[in-house]
This record gives sequence, C-alpha cells and structure tokens, in this order.
Amino acid sequence: MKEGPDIAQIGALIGDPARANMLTALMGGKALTATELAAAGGITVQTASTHLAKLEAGQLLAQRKQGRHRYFTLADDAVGKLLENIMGFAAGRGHLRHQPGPKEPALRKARICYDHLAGDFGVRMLDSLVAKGAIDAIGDGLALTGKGESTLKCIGIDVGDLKASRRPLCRSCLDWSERRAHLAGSLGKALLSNFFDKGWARRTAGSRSVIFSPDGERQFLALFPIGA
Amino acid sequence: MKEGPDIAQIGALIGDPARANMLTALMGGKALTATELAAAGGITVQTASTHLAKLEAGQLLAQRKQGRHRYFTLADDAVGKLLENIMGFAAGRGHLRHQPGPKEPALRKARICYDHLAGDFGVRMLDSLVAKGAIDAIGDGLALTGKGESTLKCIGIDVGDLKASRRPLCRSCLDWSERRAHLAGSLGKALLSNFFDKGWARRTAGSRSVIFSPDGERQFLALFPIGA
DNA sequence: TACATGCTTCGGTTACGATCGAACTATGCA
DNA sequence: TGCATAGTTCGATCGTAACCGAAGCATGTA
Repeated sequence: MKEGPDIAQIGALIGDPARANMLTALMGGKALTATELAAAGGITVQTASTHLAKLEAGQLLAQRKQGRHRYFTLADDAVGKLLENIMGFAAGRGHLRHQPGPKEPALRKARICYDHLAGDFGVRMLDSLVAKGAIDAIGDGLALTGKGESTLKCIGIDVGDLKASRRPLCRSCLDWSERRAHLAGSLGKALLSNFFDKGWARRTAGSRSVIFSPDGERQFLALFPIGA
Repeated sequence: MKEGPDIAQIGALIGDPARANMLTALMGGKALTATELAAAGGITVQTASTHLAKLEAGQLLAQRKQGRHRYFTLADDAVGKLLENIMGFAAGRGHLRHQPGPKEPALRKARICYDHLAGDFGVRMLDSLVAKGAIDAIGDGLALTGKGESTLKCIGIDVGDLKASRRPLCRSCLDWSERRAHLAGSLGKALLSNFFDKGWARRTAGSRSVIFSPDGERQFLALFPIGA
C-alpha cells in the first residue's frame, strides 16, 4: 500500500456527479463561467463555487478572470485526454447514463472532444486520411506523411505553422461512442476549426454535439470518402 | 449535462483511498485474497468485503473461488491500462503520496505494471528494441518487425504463439515514473515472464517492485543496451 | 462431528462532504 | 453614489457511505 501516485485524489474529484457533469461540459472546449457550470452540474452557484475551487486546487481546471466574469477551462489537454479515456472505459462497460437521451444520436454522429472532432464523423475522417495515405498508422501511433502535408494544404491548413508548437501534430484518441480512434493533436484541432471557419459546421449552445449544415455535410463526406 | 458515459461512477469507485490502495495492489498482476486486500487497503476484512463487492459490481474486478479462498484480480487489462493512465496523470501533477517512501527508488527502477515490466528498466528495454530496429514506433504506436521476430526467438520467445491470441502483441503504456512509454501487450507480458523463468528477476512479496539479481541485471543491461 | 479459517451479512455509529440560504466582496454601469 | 450582476465565504443541515463488532455461512481439516 501507499505505493506510487495518488489516484484516489483525482478519482474522488471526478467521482462526484456534479463535478463530473461540469467537467463533461468543459469537454466542449469552450470556457464557461461559474454560473453556466452550476447549471451544467444541476446545482446552485454557491455549491458550484466550492466544487470549482476543489477542481482548481487539484489542477484539473484553470480559470481566467475577465471583467466580473470568471471563465473556467480544463487545465490542459492532458485533462481532456484523461476524461475521454475514462469515458471510453465507462462506455465499454455499459456504464452509460440511465436512458439514451434525445440528444444522444447527434452526439454519436459528431461532437467536440475537447478541441477536435469526435464521433462517427471523427472516426471516418481519420480512417479516410489513413486509407488515402495522408497519415501513417501503427497501432495507436499516427504520423503525417509528405503526401498528407500537401493534401492538407489544399484544404487550407498550413502544417508548418502547427509544427512550430510544442504540442504533437497527430495523436489518436479513443472514441467512446465508436470505440475506435479519431484524430486529436494540433492537426485534429486545426481541422475542426477549419470546418467551423468554412461554415460547414457549428457548435451547439449547451451541448458538445457539432451540427453540420446540409451542404457542409456533403462536402465533408466527399472530402473524406470511406474506403479510399 | 447528462451527456455521454457515466464517468462519475467509476471516478467514485477509484476515489475512495481504501479501494484505490486495493486496486493499486492488484496492479502487481497477482491474484490476491480478500484478507490480503484488506491489509493493502488498511481496513478490516468486513469493510474490504463491501468494497470488493462494489468494485466487482462496477466490473473493475473479477473473482474466482478456489477452495475457501476467493481470489481477486483486475477484471481485464483495460482496467490496468486505465489505472496506469490515471497514475501517469496524477504523477504529472505532483499528486504523489505524501513522502517518497523507502521503497520508492526500487519501484522507479523496475516494477510490474499489471503484467509487464515498467519503470526505468521497462522504458530502457523498449528504447533499446526500437533503436535496434526490432520494433517500429510511430508516436504511441508500436509494431514488431521481421528482424524483431528473430531477435525474440533468440531470447526464447516464440512470437507465433502470441499472435494467435486476440490481445494485441505490442502496446505502449505510459510510465508514470519515467513519463515515457514502456512495452505492454502480450509481448510485454511474455518478456517479463521470460525474465522470471530465467531467474534474472523476481517479484517482491507485498509490493509491485521487481528485484533483479546481480547477474540478471548484468545480462538484462547487455541484452538491451542504450543507444544501440 | 467438532473446530478452524476465510469471507459475507447485519446493525449501529460516526464522520465527511454535498448542499443551500444568507451575508459578504468585487466589478461594472448609470 | 447607488444599484445590479458575478462570485465567494460562512454557517447549519442532512444524507450517504465508510467503518467495525458481532453473528452467520461456507469450506477445509483433524
């Protein structure tokens, strides 16, 4: 006993339903205020405030004051990755929420996983990029190829800029709904914001799901065909 | 709120210190009895029994009756992977146990991570195999090469047998002490038991740490040189 | 059959933490 | 200066779950 890192502490932080709901809400990638997070957790602001203080002390959250608002985000993408990991595990055990709510299908189709695209569409995109030879894959590892670099340039993404950052370019992230990998990393992030910029898709207000416009969906599917 | 899988449930399961200690003890890979786990958790058997029932209901543990003993193990290697994940995260935030105990250095040098070798030695082994061209690595992904297959045959491991199983041959696992990857998967398991069989190393009684004999350590270091 | 060991179930206690109302601080706006 | 909004801190309540002693099963051994 008493060996190694303290997993109980972060388990306990995630283990409270209200906190778990707030963290899940922050997986949407947007910074949220304490009041918004209180609503997400289904609790009053006072209670939320103490929860947020604990999460911040545990280094799961970061906050930034702006005027009289206090915006909270996940501390970094390691937190997002951890949460998605646990979600994948929980989903694999059938520890789903009681009933598959009405928003469930949209969530499975396309959603934000911290800062990149997940769900059916996210998995499809990665599959297509691999099939095309734009990305090399060995198991969980992903690497952009030279061909991939030029493919992305056509879409409107300059990989050179991304390479400058410390963050890895390609990362695989296990998708809890599809139970397969989708593309994370700075490239995953760039692709998603590219879709937003082009107007192919938009975020939804209180949810992590991503809505594609009819035209956006058509173009997305054409750009990332299955089995080619 | 109420989106996606129920992370709070498994967070809560891991979040109790007694349960976390029991789970950590089971990361040693050995099946343990309820009494042993009670000791690991620092609680009485009665209390341990209720904890174990909860963990089993949550599908984190599996048990197997044998005579009047009841042996508990982690339900599968997904659980082990999850726990190591969380450990890595916790260690990265400095959420270490209060003081680095006396056993800490041994643990950092070589320990069991569910069923394969971790710690400094585990990381070194993977590095060496990659440097040698026995394993291809792209990011987190690992794949055994043809050359690697014959290398392993010399060590005394028949890869053909391992390939028959459903479990992936090579998997990378983030090492919480080294913060780099070591080798998991059925190959990682096979290598560790190979070391045990040869008498190079042995488990310790109440701990996850692996003790190499002087001769075993010499041979290990020669077999897996750094930077070659 | 009797007894020991391993574990579970029951009952009752206790402690911790989640919760909210109310009061307080801070920022912004008029 | 006064008022509104955002958030924290305080105090008190309440519920749950961790905990252990004691009793109850189950299995093995003499």
